[in-house]
Amino acid sequence: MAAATRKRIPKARRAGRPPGDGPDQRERLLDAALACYSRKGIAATSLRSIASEAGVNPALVHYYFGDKLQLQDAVVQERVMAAFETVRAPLLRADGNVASLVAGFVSGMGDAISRYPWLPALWVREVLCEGGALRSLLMDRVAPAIPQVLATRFAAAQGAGELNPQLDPRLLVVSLVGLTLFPAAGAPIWRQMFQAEDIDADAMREHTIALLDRGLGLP
Amino acid sequence: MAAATRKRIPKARRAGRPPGDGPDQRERLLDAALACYSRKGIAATSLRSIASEAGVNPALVHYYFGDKLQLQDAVVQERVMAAFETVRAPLLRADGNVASLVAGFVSGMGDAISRYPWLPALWVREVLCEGGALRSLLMDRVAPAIPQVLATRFAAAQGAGELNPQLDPRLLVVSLVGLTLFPAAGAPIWRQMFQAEDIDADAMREHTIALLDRGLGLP
Amino acid sequence: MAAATRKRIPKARRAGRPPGDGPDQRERLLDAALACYSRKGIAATSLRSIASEAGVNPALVHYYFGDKLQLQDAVVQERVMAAFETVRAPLLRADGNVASLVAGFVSGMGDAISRYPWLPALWVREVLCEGGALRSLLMDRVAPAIPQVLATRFAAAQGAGELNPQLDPRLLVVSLVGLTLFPAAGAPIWRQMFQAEDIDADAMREHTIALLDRGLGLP
Amino acid sequence: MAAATRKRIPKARRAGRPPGDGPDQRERLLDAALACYSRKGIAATSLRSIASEAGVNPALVHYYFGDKLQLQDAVVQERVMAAFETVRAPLLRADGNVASLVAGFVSGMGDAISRYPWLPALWVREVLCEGGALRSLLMDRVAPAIPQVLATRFAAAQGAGELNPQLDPRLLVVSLVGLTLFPAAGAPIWRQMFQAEDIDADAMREHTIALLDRGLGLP
DNA sequence: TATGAATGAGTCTTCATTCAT
DNA sequence: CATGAATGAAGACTCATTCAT
Repeated sequence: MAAATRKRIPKARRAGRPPGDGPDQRERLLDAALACYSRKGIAATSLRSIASEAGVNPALVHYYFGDKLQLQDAVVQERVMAAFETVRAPLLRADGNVASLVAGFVSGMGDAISRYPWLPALWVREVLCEGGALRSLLMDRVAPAIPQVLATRFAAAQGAGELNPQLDPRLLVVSLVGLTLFPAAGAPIWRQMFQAEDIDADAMREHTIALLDRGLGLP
Repeated sequence: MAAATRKRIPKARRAGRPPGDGPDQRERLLDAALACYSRKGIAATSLRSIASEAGVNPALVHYYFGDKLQLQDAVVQERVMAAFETVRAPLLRADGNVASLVAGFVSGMGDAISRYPWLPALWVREVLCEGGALRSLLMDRVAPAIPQVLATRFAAAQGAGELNPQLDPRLLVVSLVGLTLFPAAGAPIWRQMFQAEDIDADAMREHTIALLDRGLGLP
Repeated sequence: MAAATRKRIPKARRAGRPPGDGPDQRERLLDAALACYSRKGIAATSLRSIASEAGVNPALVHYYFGDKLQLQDAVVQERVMAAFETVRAPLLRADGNVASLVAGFVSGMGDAISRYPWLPALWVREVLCEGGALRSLLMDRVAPAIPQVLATRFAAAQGAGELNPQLDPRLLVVSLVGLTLFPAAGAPIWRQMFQAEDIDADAMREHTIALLDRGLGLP
Repeated sequence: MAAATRKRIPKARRAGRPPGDGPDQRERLLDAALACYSRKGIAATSLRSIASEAGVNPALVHYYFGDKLQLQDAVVQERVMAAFETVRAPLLRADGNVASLVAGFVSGMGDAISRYPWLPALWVREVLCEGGALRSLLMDRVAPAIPQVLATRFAAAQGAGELNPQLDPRLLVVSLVGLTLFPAAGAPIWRQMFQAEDIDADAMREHTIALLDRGLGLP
């Protein structure tokens, strides 16, 4: 397709970017991959589309990463894991009480989302859903570090009478994710649906904290 | 041309299913499509895989639906819309107070999920996420019927002092979806992660209602 | 495609034509085939397009003719041969002199063309051109009956001093065809090109006769 | 997915032609396309057959041209137009009188035909006949340059008494084409029909000029 | 007599991947 | 360091053909 659409100008370098920028090229490809992944899903993303997103030749993707799967692995190692670290870090600093733990999770997740806008869609599609390409990642490397730690602490707190006894401590972790990552993944659609351009990250966080704090507050 | 010369000897009919079962075949194909859609995402689902899921020849899919997009449309018309109806119906019966509205939504969604197991993953991938194939469906046909109605009622209740004033009535709709559809979409992974085969639909519903009722119940 | 586009209404007969009209159906199919053949060429004509041109089910074509090739043979036998007969008949009635022979050919061809509008395009594409599907027809069954007879008579006339000695009697046959069938095959395009809606069959015949009679008539 | 697991062992490069011969390959493909077009007609020519005519993989055709239609366009731009130029050039050089104009056309067409053997069949099938793929080419780019110019000059000459008054100047253009391109398109068949291997391009030209000069020369 | 269902082969096109330069 | 050339496999879709009814 490349050959057919743009006239082949041999030896002339495509404009816009200096030659020989070595490792930056790699970074650019990883970013392009993430953009495509979160836009269309990993399985539906072709190497061609990543290459054209990055403005390079498809063969270059093989040159740097060797393989579709190896590219995916590199994206995980060099980008996705860092994003999870952003969520995990504040949890380590939080002292034992549930309030600060939850607040740490909610704001840590908010930070991660604003720093890595591709995170919610990628997570929802590729980790949460059956058949997602990154499920094993969650189970092997994230779960022990975040959800299981949280669930354990919630269970302990509940045992100490510090948490609504009708909640399931494990499902509470799920609920927390459903109240943070999930709304972020659908942000554009909510905004459009409710004509709610005024809802920003802060408003979301406050709403979530309020809901967790007192529930609906029904009479 | 070669094919014209040697007379084709048709292969013996595949075992397992009687031929000529007419419209049932169509239904089977719709089901197979839904299974594949929710497993791999619409964009990544090939007609081949749908056909092989249904145990038929790929050409038969064209025979019944003509084309990839028309199959997708048929799935939406004849399957997905019915699922949304299951969620909407109890809302119409709910009287004005917020408690029964929320309870109606939570249990209606629970019913829909147990009746249509493909719903959560499909919704999350194809409606929620950017680039999803069914986004316009939500905006055009579901949003006016469910989320916007809910948001309006929540806002009214809040104005009447019947709802936690720190909540955003629009985000509350999002939160409700995040507390119902989202956990369902990831059910297998939660179960595996927490070794929680004991968590069933009832447990989930009770946990969710408890959280919505009083929040975390922190001291 | 059929199944996908028009809603299948089982057992209900498509409108427009009474059922069970037996042999007429066959005739209609032959006509439809000729229409498609002359419009797109035999090789590029699908049985589907013939069926839809005739307003019937593709399977019916097999029912009547068994096979793509057998349909083609039937078209030749039952339609094309008759058209050639229209050209040949006046030649048999023409007396020996060249003038009446040529006039017989020109007007016989004109009659055939106006009676069988598909003839010129079919002949040009499928007989004249390399790779045409009806070449053997011409060589086996038409050539001995028309062109070779003409060439022989022209040669005799030339020997008797009754024909321009610079002509090649065999090529003269070719020229005659080129001055009759060929213009007819392109009639629509000539008319459009020269804005010449006024050129009808009579005008064509007169022009051709005039050219053959005296040539360009240059000073 | 199966394909992903077993490592592909590339087949040894086909013999007969060195790899990486760049733009020559493109030319070869254009030639192969023309050969198939004139042999089977454009609509009935598959990319497969073009590729195998050129001894390459079908995917390479897409690599160079992107698409069936773009290949066809390239053939027209880079081959067919050049052939028409060969016919047009001598007409521009011809002085005003009809004799030299006609002689220029006849010999220019003869040159074009001998240089581009695919021209007659292609023209007859794809320009002349209804449904031909290149009709618009003739109307838009060739007609104004050749046929309409000729018709205008013939009409002027006829007005000046220099042309047989019984001829139609527009049809005369048609007759000229019918006496040159048309016989060439059927050359193989005439030769076979009349056992006339002795008829070459020169003989054809002389016959045609003689016919145009004096007609049949009947007593 | 006629047709809906079904299928294998083929066509166009895209894709991942390799290789020589 | 980078890319143009090339290819096999697979995807969407069409087609001729068969068969049971």
